Formats: sequence, C-alpha cells, structure tokens
Amino acid sequence: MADQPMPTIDQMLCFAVYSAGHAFTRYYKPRLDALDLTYPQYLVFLVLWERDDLTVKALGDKLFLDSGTITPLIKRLEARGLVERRRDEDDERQVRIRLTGEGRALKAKAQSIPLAVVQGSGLTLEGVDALRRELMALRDRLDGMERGS
Amino acid sequence: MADQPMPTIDQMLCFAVYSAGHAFTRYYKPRLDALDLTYPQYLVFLVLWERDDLTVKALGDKLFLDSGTITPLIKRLEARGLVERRRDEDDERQVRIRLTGEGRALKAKAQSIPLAVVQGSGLTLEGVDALRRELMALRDRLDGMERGS
DNA sequence: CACAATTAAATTGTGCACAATGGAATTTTG
DNA sequence: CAAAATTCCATTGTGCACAATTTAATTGTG
Repeated sequence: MADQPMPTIDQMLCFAVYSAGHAFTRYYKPRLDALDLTYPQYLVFLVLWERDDLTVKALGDKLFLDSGTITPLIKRLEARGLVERRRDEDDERQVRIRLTGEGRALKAKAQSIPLAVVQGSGLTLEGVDALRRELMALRDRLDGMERGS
Repeated sequence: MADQPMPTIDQMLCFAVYSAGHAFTRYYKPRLDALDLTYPQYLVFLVLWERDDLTVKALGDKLFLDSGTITPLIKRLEARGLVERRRDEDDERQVRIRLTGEGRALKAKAQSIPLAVVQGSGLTLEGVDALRRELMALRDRLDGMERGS
C-alpha cells in the first residue's frame, strides 16, 4: 500500500460539499432574514409544516441533529411564540413540539423561497433532483446505512 | 405567479448538501481524532501543506471563511506549536501563517485519509470527480460568481 | 503632503453542532 | 416484580461560522 499523493483541497469532494453548504446558507440569508429565521430554524419549520407535533427525537432523526443542537434551537423558537413544547402524556421522557398559529402562519411567507433557490442554483429541476439523490445516497453511505431511505 | 406547494425537506437540494456535509464531518471524526484535529483545522492544513506562508485573507479566500472564523482557529493551532503567525514585513496589516516542523510532520500521518474517504463514499474516482465538479459549480453560482474557477 | 477611502485582522456577540454527562422515565430481563 | 439496561431530553464545554464593529496600516486623491 504505497503512499497516496495528498490531493489539493479543490480536488476533495468533502470540501466541495462543505463549501457548497456554506454557500447555500449565505444564499438563503437575505430571504430568511425577512422571516427572522436562521437556516437551521428554517429546516425545523420545513419539517413541522410537513408533519406537526413531533418529538425532539423525531426531529433530530429527520434533520440528522442531536438534542444538544435541537433543544436550544427550539427553545429560542418557543420564546418567540412560534412553537410549543409539551411532555408526551404517555411517555414523559419525550417532548413534543407543536406549531403555534403564528408558526403555521410563517409558511405563507416562506412560499416563494424554494423556487427562488432552484433558480439561483442555475440548475434545471431534473439537475437539482439528480444531484440531490446522489448526495442523499452519499450521506447514507457515510453514515453507514444506519437509517432507511 | 401561483404559489408553489412547499416541498418536503427530503426533496430539497440544500438539505441534501447540508446533511451530507455533516455526514462527512462525522465520517472524518475518528480519523482526525488520531491527529487531534477538527475537520476545519484539517482543511487549513490541507491548504498549508499545498502552499505554505499564506495570509489570513488568502486562507479565508481559499476556504470561503472570514477572519472571525480563521483567527481563533489559527490561534489554537499556534498554541499547540503547529503553525506560526507573523506580521508581513512589507504590509503590516497582513498576518502570514507558516507551518512549523511539527505542522509539516502531521502531513505524513494524514496520508491515508483521502483514499479511505473515497472508499467510504462508495463512489468510483470518476463518480467522486463528477459530483465534486457539480458542487463547485453550484457553489460558485450561489456565491454569484464573485470568484474565479 | 494631508486627508479620505480602503483593506486586513481581530474582537464581540449570537447561534449552531456535537461529545460527554446526568437525571428521569420506560423497557427488558432474570 | 425488582434490578439492570435503555431511551429521551437537557446541560455543559469546545469549536466553528458569520455579522457588525474596531483598530491599524495602506492606498488614493486633491
């Protein structure tokens, strides 16, 4: 097993993913500023708009984040009256997160964002879809296929 | 311009990039623990192993990071004796970052990482390369083509 | 040359992101 | 059923990541 020559950073897939992620966050920023949301907060709302009343665990599984990240994030949203936190009655270990009316109302303001982002990407809808699928497959392989599709 | 239906989070390219980035960081962690480096610190070394004696600005341009991120990161590496910081003699606004002998020596320990990561990705070398190019192009479009290729 | 504008780093403050730990509730197992 | 193991959430500590500001140095302009 001979030594590999060290690749330059621009030749590394991991850095392309890392820097593209930051570029997305920068691209979203002015649009999310209008909703007064950070990008991770926006992701939480995307999940809750799709399916409300999730536990911290379920949110974390969906977003690939742990409670140390989600708990304080949700508490900031709770302090602003956008979500509620309540212990599950049947299993008091769990905390269920629910949208308030104000949290649901945010969805209308966010309507225009996804299309604008596709346009900013410079890709066709098919191109976006193909790239997305490749990245999800890569993510799941890196995570050791510990979760279903 | 009719309202778009809100996509689910799994249909969004931005989230695929975001979550794949985290998966890479998790995948690298055990390998980088052996070098006692975080993933962003590893990226800094990749750049410096390729081209030593860079300014904070040049490092930031390469990594798409600003001085608020790089300065404390570099200071932690300096405290461990892996790099040196010195004001440029001709332009004292600039701080030049140089590897110490110990910093250069780290490269040998990192030799095996890139190949292992390609293998963990489950992609062929060609597949890695194609995906990398697509992501770099996407990043540059999102960043408004403010920098060269 | 003086002075305004620009540039480079550093600093401060906010918000992720995760490892490690701890406590409470639930489930498993003998 | 009681003890052990597990699960869920929260907390603490470290390290990014970036906006906004500050300071110092350099460049541009009259």
